[in-house]
Amino acid sequence: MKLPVSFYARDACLVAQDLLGKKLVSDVSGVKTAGLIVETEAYCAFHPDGADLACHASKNNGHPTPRTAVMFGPAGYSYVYLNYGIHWLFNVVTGNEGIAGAVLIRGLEPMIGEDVMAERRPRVDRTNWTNGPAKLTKALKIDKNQNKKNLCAPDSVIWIEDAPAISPKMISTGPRIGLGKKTPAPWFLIPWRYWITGHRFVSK
DNA sequence: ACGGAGATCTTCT
DNA sequence: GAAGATCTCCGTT
Repeated sequence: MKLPVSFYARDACLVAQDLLGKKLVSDVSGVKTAGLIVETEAYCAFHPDGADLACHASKNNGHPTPRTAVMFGPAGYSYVYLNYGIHWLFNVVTGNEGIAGAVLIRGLEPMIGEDVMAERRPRVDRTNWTNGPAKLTKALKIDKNQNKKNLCAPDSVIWIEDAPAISPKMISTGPRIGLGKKTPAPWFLIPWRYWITGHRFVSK
């Protein structure tokens, strides 16, 4: 079953941990692909500890912009944005309305539609299909068209399936990846990256 | 195996 | 005008 809004309407860090082991499903253009979530990162503009300056929603003095507005709305929506001009990155909106936050999906283990993924990831071997935030969007065909979608809607073509929780013993945490040195401390050091320890499809 | 650079465009200064 | 939540290709070891 699709994860309900109540799953997403919590602190981004909790959602990020609980998403490990769940199944991200894409049914774009009638072709189904899916993978097990093995790596996530939390971004939260207004955390009790302060404004997370690495979160896009903290830009513009914490006020919504055309790009970030979706993060200020209800939880359970997708936030898909273009990175480095060429890569689409997929997030789910978390928290309660007005508490702008999101979780970036960084790694998947391919589960469904592997033949399709192989076509969408030419000249790439299976271990590199989905072990990175921009790799998995290519494999699942997630781009601008999937932005600002309600993942919980009955007719959504992108959603996350419930699955048994991962044992906390198997979850590792560490600083988020790729934040420029321009992002001030402590935000590039905070351990808001979560992954299944030792899993093969965690990004490099 | 590893390191460096190019790709390409939105957002913010 | 520059930087950015990255990936791939091509060079050299």
